[in-house]
Amino acid sequence: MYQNKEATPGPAAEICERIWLSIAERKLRPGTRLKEEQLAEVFEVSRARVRQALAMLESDGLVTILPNRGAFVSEPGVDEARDVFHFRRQVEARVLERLMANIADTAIPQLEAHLALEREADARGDTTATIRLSGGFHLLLAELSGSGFLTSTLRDLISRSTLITTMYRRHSHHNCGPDEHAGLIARIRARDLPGALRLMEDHLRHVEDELDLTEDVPVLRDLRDALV
Amino acid sequence: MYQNKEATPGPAAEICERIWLSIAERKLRPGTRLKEEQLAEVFEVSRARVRQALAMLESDGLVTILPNRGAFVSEPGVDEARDVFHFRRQVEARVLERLMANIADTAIPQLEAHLALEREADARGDTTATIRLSGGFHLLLAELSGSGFLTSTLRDLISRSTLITTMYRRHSHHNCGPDEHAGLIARIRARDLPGALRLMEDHLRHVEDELDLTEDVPVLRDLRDALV
DNA sequence: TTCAACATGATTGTCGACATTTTTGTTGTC
DNA sequence: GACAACAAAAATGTCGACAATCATGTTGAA
Repeated sequence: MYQNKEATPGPAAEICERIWLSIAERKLRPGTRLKEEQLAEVFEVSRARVRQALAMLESDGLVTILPNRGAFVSEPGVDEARDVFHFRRQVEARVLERLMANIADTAIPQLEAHLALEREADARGDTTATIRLSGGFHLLLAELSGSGFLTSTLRDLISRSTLITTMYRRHSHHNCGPDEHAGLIARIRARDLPGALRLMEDHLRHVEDELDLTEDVPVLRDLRDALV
Repeated sequence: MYQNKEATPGPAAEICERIWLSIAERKLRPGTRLKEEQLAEVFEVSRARVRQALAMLESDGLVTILPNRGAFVSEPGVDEARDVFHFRRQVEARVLERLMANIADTAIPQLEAHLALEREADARGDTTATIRLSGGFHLLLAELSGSGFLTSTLRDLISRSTLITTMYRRHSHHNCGPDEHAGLIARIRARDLPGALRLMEDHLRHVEDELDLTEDVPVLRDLRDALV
């Protein structure tokens, strides 16, 4: 998912992308078993490549691999959910600080171009593109900050956020729409770091507040482990 | 490295461990090329397993893989170094909060047992064991906090910290000795969260302050990219 | 009827061989 | 002598087949 410039140029990233989108669109529910051969057949690739993709998804926290058992869509608990959002706020704040401190001339036009894509996808009701572009906006901010570490860290957190939102959302996904992103761009253009930080904080808290993090959803795999 | 209970039970983790230790001991310097066949020969394993290990190390940020070019020991810049320490402080703080909020009866004895191992390794001058156990203490705290997410995140950050320390340290490694860990255990036993947080903060800042983060070290790979 | 041991099927894990790409060394020409 | 094109070598990337492991269904005896 969200492959950046240098890393994962391979075609395995495409498998990741499609699996991730299926998760984001709730076509693949948490706990679902992902059989390698089956995926290889669906995507018309070798099993080795599926394996490779699953390993990537595991490091992103999207799937859980049990040795000799198989891969499953992860089922993060509420504690993990809170931790993820907690650190996402921290990372995104750091991103804004770095971005403001050393902003490139091309940053604003790039952000606006991305925003235009978001609005277009939103207008034509393309939820798949909307989901991807929505996360992509935050990731673009990280890339523009110039820190590869922040970028890869945030990519991980965004993936996890999407899965968590899928599991615990109360109403509609909402998924941070273009309007709030437009506000962020305005603050960045105005070199208003405190304002941007506040907006980002509100933005992310808003997403978290839409979730029902009062109790864990039943975890299938734990049943198994419980009766050992 | 630092393999926790469930994840990476495979023998590939052993390759990671040995490569990581070689990096930590400065036997493998940043920028060093890691040829797959060569590693396979040294460790007497198949090349596929080496490949697997290198992929893990890449996700930990310890090696950088350039497609069709090979794997190299990573060379984090000063900005990345600061980001890593910044988030390590955040994560370790969160770990302490979770640990204090929901502490198990066996936590203190486990920590003390680990501390004993650290002191023993330190006493007999076993730097290899000292390095591993030193990071292991922090990782044990994360495991005791009960959060798999914090644990995996911190493992990543500790690996990166070690590499960064290797690159930018001014004097001796220091590498957070057992004494400071003993202080942390005392605060935890006393249920003194603010005190523990302060100690951890000082502890980590102390490590960072020992580094010379004023300028990037010359990056070999950039020379190549520069003359494109 | 129940439980345990076993046999079968399905699925994951591993390895070696081959294809592709990059790098290095050479040759030939200007 | 320098440079470009080409050829050879080395390294990485990919794939298919086999081995090991786990889940399931069956059979047998208590």
